[in-house]
Amino acid sequence: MQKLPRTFYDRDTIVVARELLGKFLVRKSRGIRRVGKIVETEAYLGPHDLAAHSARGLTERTKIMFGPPGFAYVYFIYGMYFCMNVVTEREGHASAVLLRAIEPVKNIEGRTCGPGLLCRAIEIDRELNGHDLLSDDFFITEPDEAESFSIIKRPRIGVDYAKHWAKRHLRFYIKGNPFVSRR
DNA sequence: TGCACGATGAAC
DNA sequence: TTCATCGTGCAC
Repeated sequence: MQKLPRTFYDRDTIVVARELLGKFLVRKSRGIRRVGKIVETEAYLGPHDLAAHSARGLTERTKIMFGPPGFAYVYFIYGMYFCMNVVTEREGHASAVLLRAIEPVKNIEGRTCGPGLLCRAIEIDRELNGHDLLSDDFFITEPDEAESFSIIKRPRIGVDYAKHWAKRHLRFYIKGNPFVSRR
């Protein structure tokens, strides 16, 4: 199992969002190693992207997005859910990829289709905001066996307020995968 | 210091 | 379509 290197994340955000599909998200907590295959992502391109949190500038909440690539940006939403992103591109670019759904691979209970459910199932919370994804308890790897699949592009979910940015096809998912949150 | 609202999910 | 639930960001 090969842990993705920093250089994987330090690339164009759309490329990272597409290539994260099929990769394994690994989370070790309380002595349990949980693994899920990433099947749905969304790209947030930086401060000029009106749907991105970084469009509001550098704040206490978004400072992780403005940091170096390969770190987790975890935020609290709607008073009850966490969402998990990986920071991409060079420091200061403020771009990230939201993980929207995973397919259970190992030690995962409950539903995982949707960013909030995904975090609940694999035990991601505010403690992991800013966590290095090259660490030993939270990282992403190549899958055991390479798999062939088609990638579907659609508009991102829940960003209708972002004017023309809401229409862009920046959501990606594995065609036909039953764990995708919405088709 | 107050308040509107959100990169959600579930119920109705 | 409505609601639970609360931190963030911005108005005042």
